[in-house]
Amino acid sequence: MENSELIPPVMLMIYCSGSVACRLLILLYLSFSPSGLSCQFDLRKITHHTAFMGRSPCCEKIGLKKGPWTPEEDQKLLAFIEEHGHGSWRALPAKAGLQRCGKSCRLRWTNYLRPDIKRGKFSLQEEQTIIQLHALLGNRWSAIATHLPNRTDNEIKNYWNTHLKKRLAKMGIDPVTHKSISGTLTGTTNNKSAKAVASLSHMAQWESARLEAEARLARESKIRTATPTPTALHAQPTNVPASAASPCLNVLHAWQGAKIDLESPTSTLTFTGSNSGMLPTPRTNRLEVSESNSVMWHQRSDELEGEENDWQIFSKHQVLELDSKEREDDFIGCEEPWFSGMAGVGSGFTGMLFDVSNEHDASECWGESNNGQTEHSNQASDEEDKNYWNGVLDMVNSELTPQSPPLV
DNA sequence: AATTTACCCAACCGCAGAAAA
DNA sequence: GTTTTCTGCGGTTGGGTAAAT
Repeated sequence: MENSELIPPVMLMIYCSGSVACRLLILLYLSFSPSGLSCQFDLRKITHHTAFMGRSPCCEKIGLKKGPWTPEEDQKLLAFIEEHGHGSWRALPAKAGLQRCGKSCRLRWTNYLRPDIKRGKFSLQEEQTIIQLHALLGNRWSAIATHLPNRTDNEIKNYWNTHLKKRLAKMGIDPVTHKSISGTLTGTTNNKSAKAVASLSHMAQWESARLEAEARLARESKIRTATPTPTALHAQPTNVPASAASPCLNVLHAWQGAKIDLESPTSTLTFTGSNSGMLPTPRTNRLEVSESNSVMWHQRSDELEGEENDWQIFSKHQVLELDSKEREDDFIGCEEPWFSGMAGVGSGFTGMLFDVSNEHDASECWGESNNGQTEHSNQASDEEDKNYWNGVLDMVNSELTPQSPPLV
């Protein structure tokens, strides 16, 4: 039964849009009215769990249309936004003459009508990026979308759920952990892999933080930007984050064998090496991977004075040398919540970073201090890691279109 | 040709966090 | 400081369509 059939429309309107005091008065009135009980029940349905706190669901307002958009509605929305900008989504439907809730309008615009949206088949590059980013970030579709210019998070999410996830599963790879379902990768995860996973987890965290900061900056930038003119709307889409211009995630450059320098509003990650350039000392926290394969966490300490003391190495010059068991334990035992969460990042990425791209063995990269037997199993594991990613890439390549030649 | 099944994707739902009142 | 509103995000649904029987 519709709410409007039980509750006087005026009262319903006041209830839906009114303050807490109004709602209390109305409920008080209803408690003494003949049909008070059923009315109260329906009002509870309207306001659901947010009866006296938070907002009421916008789409449950009476008379608003739901479901697929018609071309006429699209045209109205498009025309209005092109002329005025979207402004307040809540107020937009009335101004644009649409019988929709603001939320529905926003979704239609961001996922479909926006002029900068790229539609159609995903390229190989895009597929690879999605897989890699998903291993790093999980189901954070908006963060992933940040690095796939002109693709919406909804589209990426759909593509993952309907294509990529199934393909990985078919290959025997858990699409959640990006590890082999049979456990071969997991089961043979050796120290090196664990260490590398740990460092990559750290990288992921910084990248994640950077993405969030970028998204925040983009939002702030949008807010500062004046309502777009019709021409400006197309020239500079309002919903494209600043980072969307970057063609590839920085951490992916690492996987692709490049020297990287992740600059983050909150942190930086620097790979030092013979080819690395001299960079100004960052004023924020940073992670450094040195030529000796040590990972060092430099934490900004405001208590310290002077340029030379600007950095406090984590835990009193604690160097997280990855071939040291104790250091590894310190690293793995990191209490930061994100760390345990990211522990599922597959060791396959180690192969991506150190085997596949750099074309040399992980043991060479991380140093080797184990006995021969362990080394043998480590090599076998490394080989599996390599096979994993080769498999992923082969899989993707096997579905290539003529327009998109394989990258590997 | 008709029916069933599987798949795809646009749209909705509910929650969380930030901002505003 | 509290309440309310707005926006963004991720999970889920259901209608349309293609493929299989």
